[in-house]
Amino acid sequence: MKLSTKGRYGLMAMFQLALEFGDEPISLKYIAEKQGLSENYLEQLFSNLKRDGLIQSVRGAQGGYLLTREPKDITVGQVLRSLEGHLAPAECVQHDIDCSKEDNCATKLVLMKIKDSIDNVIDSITLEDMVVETLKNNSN
Amino acid sequence: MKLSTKGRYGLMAMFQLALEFGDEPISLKYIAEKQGLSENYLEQLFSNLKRDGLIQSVRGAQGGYLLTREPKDITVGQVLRSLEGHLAPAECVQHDIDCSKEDNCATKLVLMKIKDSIDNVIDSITLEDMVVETLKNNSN
DNA sequence: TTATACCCCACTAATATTGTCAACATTCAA
DNA sequence: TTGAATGTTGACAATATTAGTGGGGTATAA
Ligand code: FES
Ligand code: FES
Repeated sequence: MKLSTKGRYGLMAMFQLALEFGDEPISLKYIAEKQGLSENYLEQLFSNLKRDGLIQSVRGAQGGYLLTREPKDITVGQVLRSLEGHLAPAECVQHDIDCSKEDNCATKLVLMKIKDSIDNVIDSITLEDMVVETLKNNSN
Repeated sequence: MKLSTKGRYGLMAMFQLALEFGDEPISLKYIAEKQGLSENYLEQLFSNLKRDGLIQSVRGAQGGYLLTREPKDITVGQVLRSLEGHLAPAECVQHDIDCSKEDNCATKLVLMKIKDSIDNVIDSITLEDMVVETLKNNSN
């Protein structure tokens, strides 16, 4: 029941983009150093995020990545789903597969409640929320 | 972000024990057939559940397993934690490790909210709830 | 005494995770 | 114009985890 590094690293990187949100593209190298992550690995994650329209890229020297919209308009859920796929605790919840032989699986009902609860949390937090809360904590 | 088969199968098996809760021990073989699971695999899961005092065993012929208390006094959370360990989306949330170099990791705040939300759901559902809900659905 | 169960441990095949690496395309700035 | 900086893509590999299988025990009811 762990979130993989894809989700965690990707979210950390997106947080950095939100923190320095503006007109200047930010290079992968900078983000990787700032957050202590592998640049090559982040590349893969950013390709997903770009495919899903959360970031845009600027090629060439002084290039880098930018959020496609304001941090307040990007949710943690959008980021995590782009990186991890749907955040369901089992296949049967995500699609409509039956993983058990049971016609009416009791476990599935529980899993669906877990999924709903996770969705509810991640869809209600935006990148801006993360930035605000972090700045608040750091100023203490 | 998937629950492993340990958690799913184990919960299905515990549900079966709850469904047939009484004085008679229920054999692994019966549960395995009923739910379409591997008997040998279930053995491993049951050893965890027993270690954590959720079930007791009766050896010998006509033996099997029994819940140690009523279904209403066993939560899904207790079952899943026995099988999967703590249900945290990352190490740093479970213990007090820092997985990032950041002093004040923004992602960690999000992960903690996810964990709290999951805990909240699984600790509020008992095996009895699962039984009641399933019987209700099946009677339709 | 024998069939039926739980008990325990070792082992493995398949899959997913977590990256690394190399070759290439595009753009900016000197 | 040229080279350095940067994104793009796809292949590859080490490691860890998952999802079991199998076998040799022990206890007990019939
Ligand atoms: S149908 Fe997926 S756990 Fe039951
Ligand atoms: S400290 Fe664990 S994700 Fe940041």
